[in-house]
Amino acid sequence: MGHEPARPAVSRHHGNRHGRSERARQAVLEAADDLVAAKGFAGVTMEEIASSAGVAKQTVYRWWSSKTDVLMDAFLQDAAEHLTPADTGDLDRDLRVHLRQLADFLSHSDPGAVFKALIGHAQHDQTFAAAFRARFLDEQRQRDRLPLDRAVQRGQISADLDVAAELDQMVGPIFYRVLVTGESVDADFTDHLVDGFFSRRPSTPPA
Amino acid sequence: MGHEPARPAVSRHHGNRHGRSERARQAVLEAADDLVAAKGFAGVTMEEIASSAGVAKQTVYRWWSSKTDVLMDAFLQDAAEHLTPADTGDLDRDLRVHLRQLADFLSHSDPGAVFKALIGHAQHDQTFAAAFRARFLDEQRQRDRLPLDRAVQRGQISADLDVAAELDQMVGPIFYRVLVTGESVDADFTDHLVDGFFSRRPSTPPA
Amino acid sequence: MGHEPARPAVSRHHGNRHGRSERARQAVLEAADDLVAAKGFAGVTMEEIASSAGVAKQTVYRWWSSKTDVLMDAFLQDAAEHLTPADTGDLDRDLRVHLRQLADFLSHSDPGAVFKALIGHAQHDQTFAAAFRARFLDEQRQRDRLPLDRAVQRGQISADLDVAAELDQMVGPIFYRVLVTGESVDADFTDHLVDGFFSRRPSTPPA
Amino acid sequence: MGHEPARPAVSRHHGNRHGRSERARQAVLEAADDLVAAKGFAGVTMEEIASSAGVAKQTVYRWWSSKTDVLMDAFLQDAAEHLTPADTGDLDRDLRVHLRQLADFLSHSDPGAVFKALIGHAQHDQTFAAAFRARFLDEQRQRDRLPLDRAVQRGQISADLDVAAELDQMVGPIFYRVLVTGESVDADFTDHLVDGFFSRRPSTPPA
DNA sequence: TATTAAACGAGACGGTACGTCCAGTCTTAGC
DNA sequence: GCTAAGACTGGACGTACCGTCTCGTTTAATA
Repeated sequence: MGHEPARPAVSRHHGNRHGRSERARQAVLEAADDLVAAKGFAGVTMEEIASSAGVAKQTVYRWWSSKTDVLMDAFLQDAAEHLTPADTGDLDRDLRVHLRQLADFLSHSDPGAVFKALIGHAQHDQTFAAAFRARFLDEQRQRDRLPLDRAVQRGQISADLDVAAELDQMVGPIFYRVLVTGESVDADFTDHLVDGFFSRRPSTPPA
Repeated sequence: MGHEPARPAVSRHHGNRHGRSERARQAVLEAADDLVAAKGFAGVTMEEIASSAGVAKQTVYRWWSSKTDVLMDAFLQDAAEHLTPADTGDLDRDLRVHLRQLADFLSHSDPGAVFKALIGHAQHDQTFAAAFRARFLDEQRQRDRLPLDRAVQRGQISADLDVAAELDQMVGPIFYRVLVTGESVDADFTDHLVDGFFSRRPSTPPA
Repeated sequence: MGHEPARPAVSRHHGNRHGRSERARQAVLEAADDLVAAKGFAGVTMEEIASSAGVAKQTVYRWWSSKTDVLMDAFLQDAAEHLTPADTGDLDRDLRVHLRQLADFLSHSDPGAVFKALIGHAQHDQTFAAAFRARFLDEQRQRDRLPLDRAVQRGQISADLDVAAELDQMVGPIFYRVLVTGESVDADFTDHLVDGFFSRRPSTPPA
Repeated sequence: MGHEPARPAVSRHHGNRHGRSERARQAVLEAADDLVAAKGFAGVTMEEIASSAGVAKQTVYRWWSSKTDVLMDAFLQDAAEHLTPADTGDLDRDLRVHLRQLADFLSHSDPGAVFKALIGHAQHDQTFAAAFRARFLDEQRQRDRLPLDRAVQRGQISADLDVAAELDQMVGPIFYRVLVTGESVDADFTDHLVDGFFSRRPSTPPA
């Protein structure tokens, strides 16, 4: 990214009495982003994040407790926007667009790569897993279900639908392919998932 | 575990001209299994695997290149048996049993914990990811589709079924819950997935 | 040795911005001295130096590049004092005392043992040999010739004496016995060397 | 050297019941010589000696106990010839030639380099030092004193001469320069030593 | 205006584990 | 019985990061 490759002419910040340096915070998050994109999760170290950000190691540790903590913050800062489903009033269309967006995010974007790294780390760190769910996954799940919730509100689909279960059946296969099998996830695949959703409730034709 | 806690009376092996020591190989794999169960993935080190196995560190490195390489071997040795679907001739029943088994394996078993750790590691190591797929996931996927393949052969379900896609829609949500949301996966959930499979093809009623 | 066996009450040093820890430096040098005296050159390892000094291995490597580098520093710190010739104004006496001192240092003292080890190492490491000469031997040679230089200045002996060559004929045999033949070097032997020196210039009787 | 870089067409020796393989013995000693000349003492390993000699490591250990043991044997095999003083009946001449030969051997020859390495090792291994003296140095010292002994026998010099002490005063400075100061030792220097010897006994002019 | 305390840079520190290297031992099969 | 081959134990090597700590500087709110 652009990330102001040359530090601004603004005189360097050296701390002050009330509160942290915003400059340092941004520099750390951007360095973390850049590094994980360039060298992958395992290739990033706290020491390099600090030196790339032009910041003392202690400053990183003052505000974040670990590499994954930094990466989670960096991820949160620019991830949500990619994953908010649109609302056109047309459930079928909204679902298809959203699933394609999700698949593309996971498969091809830089923050998607960070996301996979964080999910990976969560597999061997329960504490981190809980934090990641609390700070990102729960919200993301709320966003994912928005199209279905709105369709229920509009009366387009039955109110006694188990929204969470249906959602899992649609997004689950995408995550499965990305995290487990490593196959690419194209529009045919995501559209097929939407087809499956509608075919499970024949009484409510798509529009 | 069984893992013969006391070494057998057989005299110690010190190398010979015709290949590696089977005793050392088993000891390493068992030590790795035990350690990862006891202290989790991150708590295991090559040094401790070696010393627990009563083996020199160099002997571990002679045959495996990294901790994950050892764990993959250890996992392969006792994992496949847990995940082979039965064949009763009844597709509905076979699917339900298999998915419950899969969910239980992932959620509650020791090798399931190792599996999650390995999948986690695969998220930040492309080389390992490829190796893990080649040595385990591809075969597992063959096993997963056995019930459907057999039903096709028996003429129970249409021959033009996209078996891979249907499979992803059934197992995907399970992996999603285990790896991403961390929710428990009970029989209701897996049965619901089977229901969904059949409801997508009304012309072929179960039984 | 003195080596302040109990660490001073001063609180532990953990690094600061103004360079290295003097405490760590001293502890390493003392540990090296003690270990080489206790177990000989070959029995000393960097790891044990570090742990004996209560210091991290990396701290040793930060400031010294090898075991011999540490030992050279340790040797320099307490060696020079043993080898500075006295100045009584009496050449004959000064020479005899100095050669006895040199022989005793090489044969019986702890730093003498370190010296022999370092000279030994210099035989198979040219880089170290050059460093050892630059940091110790050249200066020692200056000290060795002091008695002769002073006698020349006093007019006691001819000004056209080849001081370096005469010196080699006196100290050379001592080093030869210590390093090569391993024989003991007693006062008779060193006195005989001084006799030889004077007998080579009969016109200048020893006072 | 020739050292049969390609193994000869002669069928390889694989052991027999009639004592050790002379072929293996020679190959090991030659490999050791070549390696120490090519890479220095520290760069030689038992493993490389064995593989360079086309011999199993165990075969080396069967006949020699350590690297220095091999090198000592290799050295002994071709060293003595360089260091035997001639006998022309002329003491002055014999001494000058022998000291020059000694200086040249130590300073410039390949076996001289091995010699220095072995003397170096002797500084930190008492056991080896004793062995080296027993197997080489004592004999060499006998050879060194031959010219003086013969001159005594011929009545050229006084019979009550302390031959050993005089010898040390001549060879000592050479070893001192080679082992300690690292200076070159030219003919002027060795001749000066001989001059010193004669000037210490004016009643016995050279020739 | 001077004081003061938080945040900062720099970087040395005690540690842990890494992955490599070599020494020296042992076993087996071939000649 | 000696050999080649090579797997084995054991242990030091030197490196890389970890997370902690100290030092002296910068800064802005307080006094």
